[in-house]
Amino acid sequence: MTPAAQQLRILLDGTEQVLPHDEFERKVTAAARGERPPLRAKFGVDPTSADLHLGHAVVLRKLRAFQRLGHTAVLIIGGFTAQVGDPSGRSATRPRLTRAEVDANAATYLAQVRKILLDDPLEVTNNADWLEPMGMADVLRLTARMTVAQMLERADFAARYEQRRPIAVSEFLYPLLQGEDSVAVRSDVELGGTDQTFNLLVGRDLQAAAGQDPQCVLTMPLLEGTDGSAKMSKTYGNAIGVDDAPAEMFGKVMSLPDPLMVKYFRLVTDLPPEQVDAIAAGLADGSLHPGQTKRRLAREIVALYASPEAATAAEARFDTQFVDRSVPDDVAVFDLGDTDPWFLPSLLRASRLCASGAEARRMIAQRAVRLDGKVLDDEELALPRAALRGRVLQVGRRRFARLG
RNA sequence: GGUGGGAUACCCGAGUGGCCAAAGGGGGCGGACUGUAAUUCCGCUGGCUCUGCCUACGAAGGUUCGAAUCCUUCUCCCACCA
Repeated sequence: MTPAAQQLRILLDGTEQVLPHDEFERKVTAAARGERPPLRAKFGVDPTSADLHLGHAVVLRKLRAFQRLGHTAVLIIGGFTAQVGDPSGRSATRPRLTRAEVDANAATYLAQVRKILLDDPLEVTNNADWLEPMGMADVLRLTARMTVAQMLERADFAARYEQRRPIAVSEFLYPLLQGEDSVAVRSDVELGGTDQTFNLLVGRDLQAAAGQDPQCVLTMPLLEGTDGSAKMSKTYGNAIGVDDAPAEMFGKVMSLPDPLMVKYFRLVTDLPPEQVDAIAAGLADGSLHPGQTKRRLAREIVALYASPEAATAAEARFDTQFVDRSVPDDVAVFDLGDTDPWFLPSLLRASRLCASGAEARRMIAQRAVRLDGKVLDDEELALPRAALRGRVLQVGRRRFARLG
């Protein structure tokens, strides 16, 4: 096994907090020396939406680091907890999902997780397996372990209580359920984002109460989304999905605010820490061009989740579409059918370049509609089919249809 | 159990009889600019067979020439006191 010092360097890199630090070092050292079995590193995800994004990837990649060193990744799909709703970082009660929605999400989730985690050593479990059968007596035993005052110390609850916003009692249950998961899988360390700190620590208490050696807690920084401020989340619409099409992924990375570049290099690419430091320095002293550097970031990320070839292609496509402002070559074809002539707003709607005729009219008025690059700004325009066939209709810079 | 507050467009939120498809902000979209799907600036932001019509202010009914605004009933939500 890899020596303890080297393991610690790898495992601690990029982390926000490790609690308790010395305890973690002891566990890793003992495992490295073969004095105890490899660590069981737990990570739980609630399948609240079907797609994994780069924010999840930050923690999953750390989990993979554990795997690479021979430790076991214990991935918990929150089939039950997703129905409760994690209050972490929330200013409002989360909408609860039905069992069916959760199951559907969980399936696609796992497929995406495999893009990041190694197949072995890996355990995947669903917390519905042990949480669902719990009876009222179990629930009472669990809830007795924590006081209301402790719950209200959490920043998110405190803020909501202060502002007289609703807090559902079930939300109090969430951290306890997550902690119960730790007991169920006998984890040695649990990973999560910094907003998970409270929940992660609850696991320690519950494990101790159950007579287990309590887990250590390792948190990773939260990754901001494409808007540059809010934590990446699908509900905020600022997420870069692990399964996004390469061109989409490339473009989203390019739209990141410049100051976020270094953080992304550090947390979501495979570049070694020294290289990231060099990039940070280069950007700071002006020796590295921000535009070129962001391109590199986008290439690295696309290469990681799609392939290096896809990254090259995505960059080329980006250049034709946004730098040269010309038409990409993989535009979907819209069948003109029998209609002749086509009324421009109808055509825009039928080809789904615009959501409604009214939107089409607005786009036309704003000079956003082009046919083979030539602006069409007449709302009443009727176009004979012969004049349309084979040409490319475009709305704004990102929506295209080849007319056939 | 009691008291009070509330439900408005994608979200937050103003509006208390006609000037309301409804202020303002956010988000989104578009245009200019740019290394960029960054920043900044400007504009747009219910739908349709579009100088008009339809739908919309929790639901249903009512008053009125006219209702997001008034009345009745209902549904749902929240806070506070106990």
